[in-house]
This record gives sequence, structure tokens and C-alpha cells, in this order.
Amino acid sequence: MIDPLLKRLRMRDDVSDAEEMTLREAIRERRALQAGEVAVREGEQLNVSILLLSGFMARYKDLQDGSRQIIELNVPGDFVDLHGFTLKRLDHNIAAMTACQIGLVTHEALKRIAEDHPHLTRLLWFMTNVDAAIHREWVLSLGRRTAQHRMAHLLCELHARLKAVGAVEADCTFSMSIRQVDLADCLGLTAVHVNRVLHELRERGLVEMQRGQIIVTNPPALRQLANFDDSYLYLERHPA
Amino acid sequence: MIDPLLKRLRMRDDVSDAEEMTLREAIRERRALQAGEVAVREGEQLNVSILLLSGFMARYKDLQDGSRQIIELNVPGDFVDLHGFTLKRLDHNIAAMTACQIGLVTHEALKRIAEDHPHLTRLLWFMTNVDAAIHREWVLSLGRRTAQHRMAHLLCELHARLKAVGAVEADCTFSMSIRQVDLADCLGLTAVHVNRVLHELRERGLVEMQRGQIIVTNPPALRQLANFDDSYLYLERHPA
DNA sequence: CGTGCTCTTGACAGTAGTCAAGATGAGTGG
DNA sequence: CCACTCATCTTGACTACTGTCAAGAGCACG
Repeated sequence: MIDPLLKRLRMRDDVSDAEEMTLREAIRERRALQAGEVAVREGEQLNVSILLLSGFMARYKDLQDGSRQIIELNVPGDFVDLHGFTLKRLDHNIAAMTACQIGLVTHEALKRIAEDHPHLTRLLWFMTNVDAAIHREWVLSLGRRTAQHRMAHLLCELHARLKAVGAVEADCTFSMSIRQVDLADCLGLTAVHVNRVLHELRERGLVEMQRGQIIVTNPPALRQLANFDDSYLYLERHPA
Repeated sequence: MIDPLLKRLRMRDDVSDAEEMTLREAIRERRALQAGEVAVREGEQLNVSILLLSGFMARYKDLQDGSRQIIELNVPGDFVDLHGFTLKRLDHNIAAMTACQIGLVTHEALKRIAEDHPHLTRLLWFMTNVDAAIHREWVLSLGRRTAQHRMAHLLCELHARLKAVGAVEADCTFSMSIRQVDLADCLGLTAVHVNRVLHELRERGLVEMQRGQIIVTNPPALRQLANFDDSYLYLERHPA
């Protein structure tokens, strides 16, 4: 059940059996979330962190005027609020975008890992640093890319991240159930404009849309359009 | 010389004399950077991390079309590429915006800290997580705030961060030497539009500009305009 | 077979970008 | 001490990408 996480970690570095055991034992509790359910609210004091086992979650911030910005979409294998271990409260909310399965790890357990397993600790630290790298790429997108390139880039990112945890079949296609409003909140656009952008991508034969699903039909072409370079995801091996 | 870092860490948690010693000893080498000098290039293999002692640095990404996006501005006390310790190469460049003094810490030294000083390690991890929180706030700004609010918010952020390391006198004013092009690259705008926004902020009596210096004359009013809430900077105390 | 979400589209508006021509000002060399 | 140069800042006129408003279509669900 924590396979996506292990797969992701082992892509980067070796994870010993003892370390794998430690991780497995750290996940005491398991829960299901409904689509739309808010898992963590901004400012709450935290003493557990969430490992996403299946489904999609989103971290987002709300503004006074009612607008919302999604900061990151999370896929299975993501330690959604591991950063909460050192921050103790979050500066954003986290909600389930679809029905989800999550595992809960207490901060006590994480602290024991931090005391007794320096190598594993560095791997976890690495994971939070990759999240920061993803944030940076979003800053670049929001600051300097056009709506169309932003959309293409986001879809490429999801494709790459899902593939990394083995959630894309045949490499050539993947589909995602997400509303256009939510895409808009990821991309700093309005839902209306997201619709127009998707319309154009569909006309170019890059994506398809069906009942709340976006299907990327031609990832390579999309990558080219987005000028996508996955190096910011740190998927390469580098034992430490 | 590493006082700003210590001040920042002690704002969050206790730092024992032994830990302080360890940090001081970790900084073997010291260097000066000229304004404009690139300290780290995207993709380079790294084996040291940079602690900014004085001056300003910026992390930025370049796009094929020649445009640039600054991801974060760094102030004294920032461990500019501490995340390079686990990432081993960066997904962005780092350059000096002004003349700077930096301290260099080898990854070997950091590894020793990670093995022998779990509490200090958690503090360093915390620091990289705060960087990620700053990234998140920028995502929000770029995605959902207007040019004027973005500018006001950025200036508030700098004010708050500089104040946290004791670099703002009298709380009521601070000045920064930065070109309008660079502000534009922070805010996802053009230099022309930055000029217009500053012009309006000046007319409202919130900032002044003189020879490449921006002077914030009325921080409280600026905070109100920006709707600034510093909680994302995690300046409060929380021993762990 | 209504009731509500979402998605679509069209017409119009506005924030920010582009292009271009000065204005300023610091630094340099005669 | 006075041109001269180069970078940066300013402004104006025009453009365009994306937002706003609004109405209708499509579809799941009870």
C-alpha cells in the first residue's frame, strides 16, 4: 500500500529493508477521504502527517476576495504535509480532489526516525525539497508562461509524476478527473479561459475531454509545446 | 558574522552553545561576491552550500525566449542553497544582486551535522521548509493578486524578513537597492509596468524612489494595501 | 423528468504588454 | 571641470491576452 512512496524513494536512493520496515511501522492509521473533504486547515496545530496512498489531493490558499490558488496537486506516494513535521502548522489548506486513501504518520514517529535513521531522514528531507522545486516551477509558469503553455506544462508535470509512481499505463496516455475550475485555480486563470485553452489543445489533437476527465492523447507533442523538462522533479538516481 | 542566521534560528527554537559551535565550525570558507555575479548555476553538481552573510541574492530561472523569473530574494541569514544538500544540483540559478559576503559549508559538514545533531538538523530542515512556504506565497501572488498588490506584498515580505534578522532600523522604514527590471522578474511583470505601479504607490505616499533605491515610507499602510499576513514566514517561537 | 453542477460560447471590458522616444544620473576620460 | 556614454527610469500611444457577464447546453442524480 505504501508502494508508490517506496518506488519513488528507491528511484532516488537505496532504501534498506530496515528502513522500509521503519516506514511501514510508522503508518499506524489509515483513513478514507471523500472527494472535496478538507484534510488539513491553514493554521491548525499538527501532530500527524499525511501520506497519500491513492487519489488526488490539492494544497491551496484562499484570498479575502473569495479567489483561490491551488499551490500543488498531489499524487499517490506524496507525503502531502511532511513539511508540517517541522512547521507544526501549515500556511495553506489541503483537500481531497477525488476520493482518497491516506496513511497517517505521527510526528512522534517522524521524530524517532529523525533521531535514529539519519539516512532515511535525509530522504524525507529530500522529498520536501522536491516539493519546493515543484513550487518554483509553478512560480515560473505563473510569472512567465502564457495560459496555453501553463496548461500544457501542468499536464506534463502530472504525467511525469504519475509515471514515476507507476500510475500511467503504456506511457502514452493518462487521464485525470478534475474540474475546469480547479485547473483554473492551479493556473491562475478563470474557468472560462481554461475552457478556451483546452478547446484549442483539443483542436490540435493533444488532449481530449470527457465527463470531467481530461485525457492526454499525445504526451510527446504536449511536452514539446510546453517545453517541458522534467529535471526539476529530481527523478534521477543519486544515492547519498 | 553568522549572527543573522543564529538570530533567525533562535527566534524559532533554542540553539545550544554546542550547536552554535557546530554551526560556526561548519563555515570554513568565506567569500565576497560582486553585484551580478552568478554563484550557482542550474544543474551544477554541488558539494557546498551557501550561507548569505550580507547583501542580497536572488534565485531565478531562465526561459528559452529570454525571459526570466526570480523565484526568491534572499536576505542576510538565509541559507541560500541549503536544499542543495539533499538535491545535489539545483533547478535554478543563484546570483548576487548586490555585493555580498557569503560563508561556505561543505555537504560533508552538513552530513556530519545530520548524523550527530538531530535537533539542529530539524532546524535546518525547518529553514528549507520556510523557503517552500515563501514559494507558496509567491505562487498565490502571481496567480491571484493584481500587479499593485503583488508589489506591495513583496515589499512587505522583504520588510518582515529583514526586520527578523535585525536589518531594519526603527521598524518604520527600509530601503532596498534593486532595479525595476529585477522587481519585474520577481513579480511576473514588465519593467514598464513596474514603473507605473511604483509611480502609483509613490503618489499614495507609500514608497519613495531615489537612485535605484526603493524606500518604504509607510509599512503599516503598505501592509494594509497588500493584505499582508506574515504567518507564512513562521517567525513565531516553537521549540521542538 | 426536474434540479444542479459543469461545461461552452459570445460579446465586451480591462489589466498588463509592446514599442518607442526621451529624461536622468552615475561614472569615465580628456 | 566638462563633455560623453551607458544603464536605468519615465511616459505615451497602441495592442492583446485574459477576465467578466450572461445565456444556453450537457449530463449525472434523485
